Amino acid sequence: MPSRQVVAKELAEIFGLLSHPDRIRLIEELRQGEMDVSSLAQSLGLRATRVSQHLRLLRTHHIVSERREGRRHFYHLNNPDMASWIVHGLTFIEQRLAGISKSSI
Amino acid sequence: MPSRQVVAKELAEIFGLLSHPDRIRLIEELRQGEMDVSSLAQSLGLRATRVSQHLRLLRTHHIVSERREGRRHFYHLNNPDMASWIVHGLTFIEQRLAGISKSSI
DNA sequence: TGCATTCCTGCAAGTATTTGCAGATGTCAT
DNA sequence: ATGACATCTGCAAATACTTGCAGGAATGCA
Repeated sequence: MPSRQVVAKELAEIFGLLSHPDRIRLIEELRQGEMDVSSLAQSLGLRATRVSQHLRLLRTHHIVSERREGRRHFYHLNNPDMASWIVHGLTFIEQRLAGISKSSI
Repeated sequence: MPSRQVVAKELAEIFGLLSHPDRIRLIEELRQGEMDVSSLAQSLGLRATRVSQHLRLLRTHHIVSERREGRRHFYHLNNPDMASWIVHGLTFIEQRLAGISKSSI
């Protein structure tokens, strides 16, 4: 079967994971290194439950991994290059935010 | 207000647009240049209505633009760099498809 | 003008995502 | 063992996305 479709579907799933502001900010935070749930929650101004739910999603899709230390669960990115790529995407947004207001882009 | 949140939300919207296999394949097709709806439909094996609906979404979010010539509507990417960036994302998927099967990534 | 072609839009049903809450699990200190 | 803490999971309601279909607008040709 057309593997191009398979890859597109797979990539679409990844994009789906990234299509939530909380999760984008989580990944941005984790770029700086490992963090536990409540630190992430505080840093983003969200409740721990919600952060945990997002992390569960990212975990089951192998975007992040967990390490337990006592009662804390620390998370880190599996693929820092992917995070850099995401951050690179921010440049397009900045262009759009800057550009759409004055011209049409 | 925290502009980091605004940018994250904006980026999340872009990711949302990209989180559909049909739309990823449309963008891939359009990388090669301008195409009309029925050519795109044939090339992807979809009905023109569906292609048109996806293009409407991409159009309203300024990812593509339209040019009419007779009864044909031609579409092209507004920002080819963004398309390259998307294609760059494919490399992560390929790593994942290759890697998850043998190890965990 | 009448008719086929090409594409667009609105609508409705089915499906998926998001969110908070309530309860469960595992850890640590007393 | 009891209680406080950090986090997880399952559930249900609200919300959003997807899809096909029916009908509409613009174009071109006889």
